[in-house]
Amino acid sequence: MGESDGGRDGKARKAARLIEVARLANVSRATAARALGGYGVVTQDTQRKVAEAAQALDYRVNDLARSMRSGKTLTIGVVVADISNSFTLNSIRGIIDASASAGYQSLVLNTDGDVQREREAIRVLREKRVDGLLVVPASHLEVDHLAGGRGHGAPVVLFDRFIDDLALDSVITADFEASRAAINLFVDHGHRRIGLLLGTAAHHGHQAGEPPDTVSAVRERARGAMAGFADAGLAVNPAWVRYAGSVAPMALAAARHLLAQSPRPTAILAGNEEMLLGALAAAEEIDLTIGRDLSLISFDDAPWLAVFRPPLSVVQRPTYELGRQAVSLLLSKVGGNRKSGSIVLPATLVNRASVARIGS
Amino acid sequence: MGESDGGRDGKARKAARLIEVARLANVSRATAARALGGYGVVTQDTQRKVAEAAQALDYRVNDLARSMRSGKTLTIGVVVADISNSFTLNSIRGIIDASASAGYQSLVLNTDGDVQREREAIRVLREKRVDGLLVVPASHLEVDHLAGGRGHGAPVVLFDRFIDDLALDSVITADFEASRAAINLFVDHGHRRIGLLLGTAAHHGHQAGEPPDTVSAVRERARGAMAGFADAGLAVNPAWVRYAGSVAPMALAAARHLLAQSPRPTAILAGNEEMLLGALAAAEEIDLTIGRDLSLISFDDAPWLAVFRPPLSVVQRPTYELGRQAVSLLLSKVGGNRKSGSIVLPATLVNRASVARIGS
DNA sequence: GACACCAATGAGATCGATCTCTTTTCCATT
DNA sequence: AATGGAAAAGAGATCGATCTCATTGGTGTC
Repeated sequence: MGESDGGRDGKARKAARLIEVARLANVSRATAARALGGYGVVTQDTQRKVAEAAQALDYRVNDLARSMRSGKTLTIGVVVADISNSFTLNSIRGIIDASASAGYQSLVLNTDGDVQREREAIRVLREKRVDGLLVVPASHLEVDHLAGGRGHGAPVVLFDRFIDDLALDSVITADFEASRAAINLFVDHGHRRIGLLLGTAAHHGHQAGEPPDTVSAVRERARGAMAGFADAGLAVNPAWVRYAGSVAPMALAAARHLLAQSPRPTAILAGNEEMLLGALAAAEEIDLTIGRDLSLISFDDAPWLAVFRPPLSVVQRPTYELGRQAVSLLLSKVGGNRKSGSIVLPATLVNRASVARIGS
Repeated sequence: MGESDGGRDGKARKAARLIEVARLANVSRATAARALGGYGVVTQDTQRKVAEAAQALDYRVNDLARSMRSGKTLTIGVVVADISNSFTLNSIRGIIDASASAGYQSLVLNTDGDVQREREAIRVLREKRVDGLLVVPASHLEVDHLAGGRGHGAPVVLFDRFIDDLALDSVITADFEASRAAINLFVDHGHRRIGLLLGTAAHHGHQAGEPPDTVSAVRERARGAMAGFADAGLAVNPAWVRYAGSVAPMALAAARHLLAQSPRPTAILAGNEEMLLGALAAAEEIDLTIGRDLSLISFDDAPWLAVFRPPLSVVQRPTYELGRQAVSLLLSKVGGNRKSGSIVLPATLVNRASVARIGS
């Protein structure tokens, strides 16, 4: 191993800068930059000399300096409540893939649904001068931090949420329609007592009425279900509508509560994977067989739902594609596109085998 | 469309800089920096004036400039094969949480197990001058890009992988022991025909022998299983050991292959969640009941495994904690700690109800 | 041979915050 | 009143790449 030069250890030496490359190639910084950056005009010979020098010194451009000069970081910030949620996760893959292929990096921050952490996350991202922000806001009331102040004009696109009265574009799915379709399916199979198990922010505990600061996605699902009930001329039984924080123990408690009603619902629409797991666990406790004693539909597909017995019916949302479209919208704004326009993608009801037909 | 900076719209104006705050407060840049940065000495009065000016202009520090000056970005790079994998995901949560509480941001890049993308990801992160790198390397042969060249001394810690002959510390789990324990459990329940379904890089397809560039985690699981076989005096049947790419179709194909053997294995150790799903689907196809006709143990727990019927036995790995420890090790290196030392956390065998006792 | 013109390169400013090294201010003491 | 000395604040350099605006050299034409 050569490892020449004073340093005993290659790593210990400081990283080579452009000026060192220039010196070694016997040209000016400007020329070296032209040769490496592939702009302007340079002789073939100069090109070669600079390339060799860069190679020899293992030169890598300092992106900080470049960003400082250019005013662009080629980075977007992504602020989500919970990356481990399967919906968010697939979306993030879409976001990362789409932004990567547009030459952007994605900086993903997790807030656990806490507005304070969200505020902090957005502040940090703005300080890092990201070119755009994709946010899943935890609240639709505390939104002051979403509209960047003077000069902090990095465009913001909301993800899986919309907020009225806020001039921010959203990328969402048609949850109202999907939820309504799910209820319709239950009704078509003869169900009249239908429960709703809706997931909200973890700090809410579980309760009957809609929590004060419920995000749009959940509100839409509730509204869609109500529309479904209305379609069938069914009255809403408040005892069969339960909101729970999206963590295992609360989901379980809420599901137990639902199934402890008498009469008990014969079908449950679960608002997310946690609610579904809660419902399954609660049903197991009192020996209800899914697809016979209790029918289930859940929001958001996951690989295991298909191998579960019986295979579980779900509302599939185009998670990955949603991420891609969000990036595409955001980058068009980064590029200066003024005209706004939210994006709504359809959700699909996939009926596997967890909805029983019951005697009418 | 003038968008004059006269300022009907705060966002259109350029972001305030320190010099503007200084001017408004009637002090020099240096003094303003001292007041905002909370170092050096300033009069109470000056402190107040500067704070007010900053407030009025909605000043936010430019982190790029700060990083350029300080040489630190307070950012670590995380390069993983697949964020959507449940193991990786929980680890990432641990990584993000631990680094956040140490004041660091995490830049997570996905490689899909492709060495070329991994190389690219590391290059980009180094250009962004991250202070440290946490990598789940896709290969243990192509590793030249892991040891940063001269001056690119951002320390690297390997995650869930170790590579011999490379002076890089690792944070891993004791997979050898866990795998051996799983086999022992099968044997204790009377099993003699035990299959192995090991997940590898997607491009491998599925095959009998160990693929040429198998990562350490998988190799350890295979070796541990072999040790388990040896403990019981069992010979290894190559037809019962199958390697498959970690995607649904390959996992299914490999599982079908295993179950098509005659005699067929009565128990299968699945190397990850994809392999488990493949095994479940293949078993379903030929009407084998889990926990009776076929016993199963899988690596890595997931919330649904407990509500599955029967509840599935697993090797639990301390994913979140693994992420935390990795960050802690990495940051100690970032802080200049020279002495190296890999970390190995134990994995726990959790026996639920998917291992049947069969006649001896 | 003189002039124009283009190709190739260099010098220096710029991005914004920080930090060192002065310089000024102010108070206390003799 | 003069001087020492600390406290407070300012001037200017620095981090590294890029870009504008010269400047150099060379070729072609009249």
